[in-house]
Amino acid sequence: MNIELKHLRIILAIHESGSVQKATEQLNMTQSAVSHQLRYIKDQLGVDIFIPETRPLKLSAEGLELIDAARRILPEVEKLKSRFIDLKSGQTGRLFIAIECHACFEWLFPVLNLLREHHSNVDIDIKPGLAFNAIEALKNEEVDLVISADPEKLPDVRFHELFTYAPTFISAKDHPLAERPYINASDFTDQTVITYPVPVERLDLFNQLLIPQGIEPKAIRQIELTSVILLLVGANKGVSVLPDWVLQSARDTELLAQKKLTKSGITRKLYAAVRTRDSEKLYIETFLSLSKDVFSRLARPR
Amino acid sequence: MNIELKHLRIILAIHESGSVQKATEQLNMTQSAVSHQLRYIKDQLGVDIFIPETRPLKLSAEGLELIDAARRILPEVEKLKSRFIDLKSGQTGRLFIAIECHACFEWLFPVLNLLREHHSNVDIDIKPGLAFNAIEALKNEEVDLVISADPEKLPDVRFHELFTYAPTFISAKDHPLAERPYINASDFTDQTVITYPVPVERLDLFNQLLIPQGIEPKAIRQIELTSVILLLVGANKGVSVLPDWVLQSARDTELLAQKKLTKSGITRKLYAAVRTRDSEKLYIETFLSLSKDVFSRLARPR
DNA sequence: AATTTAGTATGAATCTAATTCATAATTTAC
DNA sequence: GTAAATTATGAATTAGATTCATACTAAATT
Repeated sequence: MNIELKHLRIILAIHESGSVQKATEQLNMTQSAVSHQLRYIKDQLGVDIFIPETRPLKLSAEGLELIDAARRILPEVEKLKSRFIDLKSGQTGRLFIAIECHACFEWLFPVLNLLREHHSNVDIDIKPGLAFNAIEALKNEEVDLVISADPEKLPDVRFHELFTYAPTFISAKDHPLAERPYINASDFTDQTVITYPVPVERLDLFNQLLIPQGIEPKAIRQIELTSVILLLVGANKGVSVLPDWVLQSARDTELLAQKKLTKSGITRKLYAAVRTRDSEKLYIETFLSLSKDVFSRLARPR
Repeated sequence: MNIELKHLRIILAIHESGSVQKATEQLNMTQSAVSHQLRYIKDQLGVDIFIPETRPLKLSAEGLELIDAARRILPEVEKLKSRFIDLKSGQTGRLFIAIECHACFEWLFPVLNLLREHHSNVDIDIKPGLAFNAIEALKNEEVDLVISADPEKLPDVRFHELFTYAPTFISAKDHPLAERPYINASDFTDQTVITYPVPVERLDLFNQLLIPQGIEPKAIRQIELTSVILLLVGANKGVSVLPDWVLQSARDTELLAQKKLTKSGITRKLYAAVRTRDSEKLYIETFLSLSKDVFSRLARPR
């Protein structure tokens, strides 16, 4: 026994319009096609759906049961369809985010809060713990967006540029290096460096400067919270490198000296990586523009 | 956007079996056919249901929504299908009965009570008020069974013989006619006849005897309840004609004389008329055998 | 009651969609 | 890196749905 939605739609249309003739219009079928389908349905179900030899056709008791079922089932399917229309256009959906950049929590939280206001139907979350294989997780659909500073040329992933920043050296104002116009890699050899608790190769200081030059600092101390890092640096427990906008937006930076890295300064760009087929989704676009907004406000020193 | 149950079944099978390959068996399709259908589904919905370039295929977030929907919708359809299997076989259904024979309430009630015990899933009821166009109502599916004494040769209706009975004359024991060995039509000319409140042409006495011979009784008095008819006849307020089994099963017949009609006696048969396509339904067959049982018990004098 | 009209059924031809077959392309596992 | 497993694809085939023309039937009309 095979029964398809098409058949339920036909029976329902006939019932609601009152006759096959009238139903043909709303079904966009010819009378003949409907009639052939009716026979098929009858053969499949094994019972008469309509009382034979009545004109216009009248539903049998069994036919009424089909109508009941159709009225339960078809709206579910319509709901599903409109759900997919929404999903496709980005009216609704899922936005799970992986961040390779630890400091990014600073601007990501306000962005996500704003995003939730714009798109209450989108399931928004930050997925921790897969930062160092983030692009793989993006491909696997474990996450839907990755904040990354290392764009790659990938067929299915698009990297949207968010903004440029400068990893910036900080020390206490009375620290010896605070006198320098800029800081070189070699300056770190006898320093304790305070970093976020992530693998060093994911830190700008290391992957942009120290690792290429084969230099290791005297010690590394890992601290979770940005404000605590600032505190410790201010208290001369070590030096650190943080994005310039973190420093511009942070309180309590009076005790700190800020220096560029290398003579020319190091600048990096942050990207939001999304799967190409998600690129045009509404909430992705909203995310991108909100990110730029929030960043530009953060980066403006108060 | 077109989505059919077939598609939901495919997606669900793949998800539950874990791969297209395995799903092919349970779907009875080749791998190629499934693959082509997957592409169709994807094109219709406009989003990837599976994460591309994973093997075995893994559902995307959108795919999971499809699964949810499938798990809501498909069981409904299965329910509908088994409902129709039941309807076809007569495990369940509707049995609306029209009776052309007023006295039949006497045996019909016990039959229906027994039938309800056997078939609790069948909607059983007596439909009054359309007795004189009952076969038409049967064709229109207003009712599903007609108790009738007048079988016709119809293509779509089958008359099942239930039992034979004799319309029998009754009077008070001290009534003049009580002395006769049998009663003729002409005997009614000066009698008050007590009948059920139905058109006379539907009463055995009239359609079998008086009308053919062009005879009218002195008066007709219509009474609803069989026991009241017996009472009035016993009190010599008139005479009546009732089926023999009514008299055999009734109490308080000591005051009554029973006589056959005409020298040879009149016998009639009762039939259950059902639509031919309903004939083999289980509850119809049960109805027929229960009717015969109940009748034979009623007809045996206590 | 006969005739017209509106509605439904049917068969053959046509068109569309689904499936198969053969094979390519990818991915995963070893 | 190779073999094995899995999915994708194109062309040919097959099955299914639709159309057209027309027959049939019930209901309305006269």
